[in-house]
Amino acid sequence: MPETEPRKRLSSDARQREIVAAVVELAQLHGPDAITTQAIAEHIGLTQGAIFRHFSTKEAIWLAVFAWVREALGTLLDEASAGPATPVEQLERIFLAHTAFIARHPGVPRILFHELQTPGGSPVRQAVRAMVMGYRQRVSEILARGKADGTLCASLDEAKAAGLLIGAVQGLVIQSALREDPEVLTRDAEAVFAILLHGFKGRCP
Amino acid sequence: MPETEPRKRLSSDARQREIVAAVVELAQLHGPDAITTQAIAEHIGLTQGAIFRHFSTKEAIWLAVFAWVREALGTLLDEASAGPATPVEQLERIFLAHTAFIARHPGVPRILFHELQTPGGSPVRQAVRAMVMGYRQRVSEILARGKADGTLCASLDEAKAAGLLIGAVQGLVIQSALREDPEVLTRDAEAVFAILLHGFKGRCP
DNA sequence: GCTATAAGTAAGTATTTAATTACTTACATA
DNA sequence: TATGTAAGTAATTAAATACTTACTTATAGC
Repeated sequence: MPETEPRKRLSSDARQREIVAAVVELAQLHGPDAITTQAIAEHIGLTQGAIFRHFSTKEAIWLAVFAWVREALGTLLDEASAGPATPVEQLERIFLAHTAFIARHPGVPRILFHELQTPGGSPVRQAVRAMVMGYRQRVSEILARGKADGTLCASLDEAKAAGLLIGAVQGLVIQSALREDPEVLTRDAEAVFAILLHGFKGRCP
Repeated sequence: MPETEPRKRLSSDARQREIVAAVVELAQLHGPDAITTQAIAEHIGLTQGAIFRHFSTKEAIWLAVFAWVREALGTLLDEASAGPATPVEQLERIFLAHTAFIARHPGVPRILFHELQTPGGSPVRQAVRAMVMGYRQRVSEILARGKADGTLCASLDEAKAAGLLIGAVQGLVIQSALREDPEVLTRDAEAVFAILLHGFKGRCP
């Protein structure tokens, strides 16, 4: 039994990261509402009460989880839009990096969307809202640069196109959920982006 | 107080429909996990125990809800694909009808996606899975007819394109959730479809 | 090595949830 | 008009949940 190992004590900082990671991992096997403090504790081999040594409330856990997602998506966007690449190249790299990230963490879109569904102004929802809107904004700006340099259609509505790109990711998420196969995301991402990109380029006067 | 009205007795059949409608209505104000039997009962003016006169279990309620959604989406597809319309016209009508339906029932994609997230083979999940896959299949067939008559690109992958179309709807759902405005769906649907359609047509040899 | 701090435990609490129970009563129909 | 069926009620139950508390003890810093 590997459970006989004496529980190691970690600093609260390290434990917090472990808890966040546990939530992300649990989210890919069980739905978000099944992520109880009890389940988290079991997953990392602690008692349920220990969780509250590191987060004063469960809402604080969710906030930490979404802060982690925000940071991960942020660096993802930074890396993809770095260097002397054309807007279209940047878009493709963002799309592929985004889908690859989700393929590695299938629980992320679940908890994200789950929180986005709940109406009202809870702090958690505000955080998710800000994150998604920030993402869309950055994609919009790249699209605008693509319009400026003539690669993309001048009459393209950046906001709607950015929303469509996010929707395309969600479409892949749905497909991979239907087939219970996370690899769908990485396998189909390129082809889907090609269809999408052609739509962005088209219908110029 | 309108609550003084003496509770009318309804046939179990009528009550079941009322319960399903209550769930759909509740889903657009509160998240799916807030739809308790207590909340349902309060919404239609019954006691909580009365719910179980008409559904033996809560899972049975969800199954009935998704049966209702499946039927609604089915007739929607039937109407949109009826008559002597071209495949592209059918696609547009389906897309617009689908988004209009969601704008009228904003809770539907929430509970749908919510259930799709939960892995495992629960009967509810099976039902949702079958519904979405059936929808995608029908869209795929229309896309295939569009390829056959030369309107759409011959090298278009129907399955991926159908998934992208579903994703486009989800993109609009996300946008409307972000702005807390169901009208986004009907307002932006046409423009988004135009971008999408051009992507379907493009890149022919 | 000693000790104070804080990580971890075990056993609680209050609340919420789906489901059940014993009882009541509206209503169709024979 | 009498009666059986089934819709509805009010109270209750068992399980689960987030959170608390009194305690134990590992461990970092002196």
